[in-house]
Amino acid sequence: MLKITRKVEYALIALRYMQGKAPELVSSTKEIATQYNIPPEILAKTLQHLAKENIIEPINGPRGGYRVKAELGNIDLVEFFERVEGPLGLSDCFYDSNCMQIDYCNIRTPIQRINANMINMFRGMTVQDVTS
Amino acid sequence: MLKITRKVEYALIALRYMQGKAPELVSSTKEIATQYNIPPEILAKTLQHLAKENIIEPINGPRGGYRVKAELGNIDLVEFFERVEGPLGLSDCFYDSNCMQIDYCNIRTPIQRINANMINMFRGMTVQDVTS
DNA sequence: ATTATATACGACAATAACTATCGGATATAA
DNA sequence: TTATATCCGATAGTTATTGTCGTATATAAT
Repeated sequence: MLKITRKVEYALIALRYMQGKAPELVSSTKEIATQYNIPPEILAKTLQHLAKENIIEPINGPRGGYRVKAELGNIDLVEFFERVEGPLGLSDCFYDSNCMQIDYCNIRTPIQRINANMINMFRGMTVQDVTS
Repeated sequence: MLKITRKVEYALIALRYMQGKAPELVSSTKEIATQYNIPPEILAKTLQHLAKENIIEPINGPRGGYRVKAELGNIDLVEFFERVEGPLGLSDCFYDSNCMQIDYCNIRTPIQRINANMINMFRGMTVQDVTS
């Protein structure tokens, strides 16, 4: 439990890799996948997702690839996680309320406190902190 | 991602329920399961696990059940999560190193930083904070 | 223009993690 | 002796995650 997903990991690995190059240079899916032993198709989807989110910029065609587009120091980890994986929460009951326990649940409020602490903690770090 | 498991939720719900009673009174699995709409067999296992961990005390036989045994204010959430669900970490690579990426991974160190922050945050709260 | 190489993207399959169920054993109060 | 409770391993179902496949589109290079 409390794990981040591979998708998020792959996204961070790719971003860090791209940041290690001069800003105008592009990195292709295959290049990154080979370098880090990541299944190319999955990484491809992840990068397409990041592109749709305007975090990286796609360059089509041969010699194409992606470049970092967004200012990574302006994206905190909560925002990043949510843009990559959707809403964040220790428990689903915060954004999806069809839980059998919801009417009786006696820990909803305390869990919310923990959740707030966690969110707070991730708000204190940016993508840049991870990729540099 | 970053979810806690039902087992942890059920454990916390049960502990909070027990703490709502006078300390000498016992609570049975069925009683708690009915109250909170939890599958009895799962809750049973969860409580057996807590008993093995000496967090609650089992009372056998009819009119039996469980009582809180440990001082919940002395158990921080990292310890609790680990005693209920095993080792904690954003990524498995911290305690299980057979990851394809491990030799090339460029985000291991930064993820470790995030992880440390998370652990730190959970160390700052006890089970008591959740169950009272 | 054609070709080779890259991204774009939906549908599907496999795997793993989590959640739940079942069956039968032991303990003990009434 | 009986009823009610914990104990516990084995197994099944479900969901979320992870990975694969096939095809379409864009574009640089020849």
